Amino acid sequence: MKTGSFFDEGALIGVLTTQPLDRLLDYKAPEGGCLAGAFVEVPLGPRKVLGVVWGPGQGDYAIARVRSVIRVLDAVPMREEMQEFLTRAAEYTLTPMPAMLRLATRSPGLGDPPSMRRIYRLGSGAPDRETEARRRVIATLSEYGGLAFTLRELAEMAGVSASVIKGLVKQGVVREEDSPRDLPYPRLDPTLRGLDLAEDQAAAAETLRAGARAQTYSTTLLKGVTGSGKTEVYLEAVAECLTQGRQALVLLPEIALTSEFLKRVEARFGAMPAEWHSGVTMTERRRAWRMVGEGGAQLVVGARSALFLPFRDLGLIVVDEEHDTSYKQEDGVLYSARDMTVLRASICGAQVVLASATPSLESWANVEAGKYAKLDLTSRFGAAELPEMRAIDMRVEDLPGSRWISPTLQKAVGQRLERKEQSLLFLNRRGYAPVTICRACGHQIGCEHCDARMVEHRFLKRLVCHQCGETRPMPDKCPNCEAEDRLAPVGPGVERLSEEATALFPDARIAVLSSDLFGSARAMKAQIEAIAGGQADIIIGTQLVAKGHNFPLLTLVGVIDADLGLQGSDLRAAERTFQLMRQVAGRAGRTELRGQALLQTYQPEHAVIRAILSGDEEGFWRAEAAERRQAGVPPYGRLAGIVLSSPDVQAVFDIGGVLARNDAPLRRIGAQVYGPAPAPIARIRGRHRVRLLVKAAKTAPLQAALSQWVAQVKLPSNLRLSIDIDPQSFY
DNA sequence: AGCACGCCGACT
DNA sequence: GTCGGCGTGCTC
Repeated sequence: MKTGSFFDEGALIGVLTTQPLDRLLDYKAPEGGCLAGAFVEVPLGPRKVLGVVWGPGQGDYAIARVRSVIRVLDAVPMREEMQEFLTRAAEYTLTPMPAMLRLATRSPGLGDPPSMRRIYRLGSGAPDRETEARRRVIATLSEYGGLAFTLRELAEMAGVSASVIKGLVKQGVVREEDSPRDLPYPRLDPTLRGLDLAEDQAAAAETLRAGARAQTYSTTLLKGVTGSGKTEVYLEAVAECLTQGRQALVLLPEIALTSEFLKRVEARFGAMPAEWHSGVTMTERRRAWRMVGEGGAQLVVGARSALFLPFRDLGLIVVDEEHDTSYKQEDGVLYSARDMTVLRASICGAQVVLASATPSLESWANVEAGKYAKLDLTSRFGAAELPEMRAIDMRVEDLPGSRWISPTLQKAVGQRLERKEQSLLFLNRRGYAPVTICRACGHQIGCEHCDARMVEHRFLKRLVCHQCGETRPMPDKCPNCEAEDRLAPVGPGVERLSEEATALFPDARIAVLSSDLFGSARAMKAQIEAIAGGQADIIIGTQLVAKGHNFPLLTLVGVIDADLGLQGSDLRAAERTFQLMRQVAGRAGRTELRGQALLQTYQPEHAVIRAILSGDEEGFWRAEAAERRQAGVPPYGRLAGIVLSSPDVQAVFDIGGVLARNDAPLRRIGAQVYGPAPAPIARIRGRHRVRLLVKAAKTAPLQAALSQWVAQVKLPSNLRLSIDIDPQSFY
């Protein structure tokens, strides 16, 4: 492996810091010199900041004013390929380099000296006086052979106080040692036998294994319906990658899915991999970051930010549920983890596996264009079949305005209850009711800081703004006209749906799965496991349930409002609805029990609904692709969203107007600008928001043109401009 | 990002 | 006369 060049003490070096400065700063290499890529602490004004030695200094700063690096941090220097990855990701997403570096240095205690802890093991000799407590300590240590423990662990195991152990240390009977806190992860054994694979699975697995052996970049779309054994197949690619001595990374869209996945890894490889997401403790994150860099972690399972871990030799990246929208980071640095995965892999010569039952149109188009390979898994694992899918035409159902479970759906749920099978009612709306209206004056309760309506959460007895998180107690009179007892909920949320289900099925056990109802990832996991184990008859859930959880007793899925995702100006609305409905429908009947999916809709003739029902996926994708190609939008054209935000309404519209008029840099590349228009949510946290949309041909040098374009205007200090390349949501 | 510098309004 | 508002600029 290529190592960075060395800079002797006093040599001029260029350092990239995590401070938002748009260029490298010159420093002198410290005593003892340093390597290119070294993580360093440098003086900046009165402060000490984190940086990386990026290369030789520029020499454009008065040499007398150049200061010295304070110290080199105890971490493996950043590899050249990571520098290249960050640089190219920054160019693509128009993100300043310091922000990119912050993503790559998200390790607690990065600058700390090697962290040690005291451990205790058996020494030699016998104690001066043999007491019962002392005997237990010695017995415990002997029992575990040469193993060592922390003071706390040992005291607990032997059932004695810490002072007993300290007493034995004084006599040399127990030895006290320092050992590094961050230990390598247990070795994974890729030679253990995996599950038996069906014929098409085995063939797909062998193709992926060959890809891993090649040790070069490639991307494969692994497509298979829910339950077709995608995980088993890509675990074979992981096995081959580990056999080659390289590291692997599996990205999952949802933290709640990791524990189930970890169990499968343990079953396949005999040990647990490293874990990386927001729910992991600081200590464990530090260990993971360091071990990934030192090679003490072979496999990492994590969220999108794991892509910025300092892998030593990354050979495989799996993006599971690649179509999932949570792979697009929507605040701070705006990047698509799926696209950045492909970039990173192409730089370090790694294989990419994009797994999904319902691939994104982007990936589908890349397969068509010959950029990605494609593997199809058709047979369902075990005896299960795809569910029977049917629409419920809500125009002919007899249903009062304040109820959402149609008689047809009610009957189907009733049958499942009799057969002791589970039903899932899917509604992608959190809370009790999305709108609260005053029946006296017509006022709708909105958030004070955002142009969004407050959502009633009856469970919390509060109104919540889903934009900024602001909450307030449920008022008993209208804040506008002061009329009492005239506030009424309008529209359904999962909480309200659960109320209706309770009224219809008083004897059923009903569980609500909504991300806001859990205090922790642990609580959510426990609830999901309880449901999978049969401790609920009716599950009422939001988006959360579409993300790959396995409920073996589930045989009916009722989609309360299949039209929700069809409206709106979002160009991906149809695609999202299609994916979501397929995923939800795929929950039903994953095991021997044949499942049924019922979609409540007011537009049974809609092309998307028909495509879902007919199961004609190819047809849907072709129609959707034709429309996008015609409109020149992704994946056949490129978009960039520009959002201006400021507390000053006038300022955002003024600057937006100036940008729209001075579009010469965009016209030069044949791009068009639309707007400025109020962003779909025109005010968030007291900041007014205006949006411009830029549309360009697929091959146009969009980033360069955008940089020139926005550089024309001088922005007031309280106005923020953010550029979102390939926006997913249009907020 | 911080932090100093500096240029204008209201105060012991 | 000064205390302090936060706009502007600098940090190797």
